[in-house]
Amino acid sequence: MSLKSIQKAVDDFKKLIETSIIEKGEKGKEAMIRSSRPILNIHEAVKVELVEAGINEDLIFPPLNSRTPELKLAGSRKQKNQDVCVVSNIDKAEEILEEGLLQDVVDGYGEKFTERTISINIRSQISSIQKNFDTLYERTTSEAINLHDRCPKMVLGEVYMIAVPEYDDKEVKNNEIVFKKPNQATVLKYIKSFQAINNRKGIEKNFYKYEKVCLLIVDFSQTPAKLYNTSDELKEAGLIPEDSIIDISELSWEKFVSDLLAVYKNRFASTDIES
DNA sequence: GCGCATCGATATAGAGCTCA
DNA sequence: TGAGCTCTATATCGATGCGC
Repeated sequence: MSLKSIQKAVDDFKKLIETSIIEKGEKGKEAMIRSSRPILNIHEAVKVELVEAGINEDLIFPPLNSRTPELKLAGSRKQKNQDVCVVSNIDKAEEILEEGLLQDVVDGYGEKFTERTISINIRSQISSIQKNFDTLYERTTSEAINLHDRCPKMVLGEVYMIAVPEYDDKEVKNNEIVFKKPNQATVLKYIKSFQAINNRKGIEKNFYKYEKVCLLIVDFSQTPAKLYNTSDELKEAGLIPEDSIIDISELSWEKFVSDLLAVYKNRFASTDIES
């Protein structure tokens, strides 16, 4: 599993963000984020990993190097476009949902097809990280619940990238790239929080968990951007305490796709999504 | 088939509150 | 008193829908 695609993706992400700040300050950064161009680099890196892991390229949506079409999958409470999906070769079957909030809504895929689709969420935060932790974490778990509640066997992934240190929003207003002092407690909180929703086992419960989570901890103040792969690296950089016993290996980029696919193969006893 | 309106997704930041 | 946390509002982007 190569780190190459993700390294380029975070470097391209950094470039887009910082160019927009230097040229147009806060407005420029906002416009860039709202264009989705930075985060789409991470989407593409995930797709590349899937292909390198043997997934049939034709089963990935949106297709490589495209941001559309996304799959609009229905859970128990809402339909939502999914960032990156791997579909199976079983047939779609249109259903008209009968219960609850989605009563009478047309689901173009049907429960069986949805259950067999791997869905990967991709999110990032590069400033005001601790301030917004709660909001984003609740959303993250809610999305898993929505899909697992309808399809308990569904294999879900989450890639969550945080900037450590984070960009200083005050300085962005002056078209300056400045980073805030990193906070060890915040880093630990993120690691623990995402470990707590990682590696869902079985199909009966823990709908709030993901079958696999990747927490990308990235230092954008370095060039090239520094991706942290181990707890020791975090300690050396002073981002977590030296005496911390935390282990981030289960949240690593290297394990993300392979573990996710392993769950799928086990759960459905199938290799139908490989090329 | 074109142009405008609408919608969902992209996160972030201000205000006010809590607690040490 | 100030750092951190909670709650909430919001603006703009690209894609899609709609009307003609």
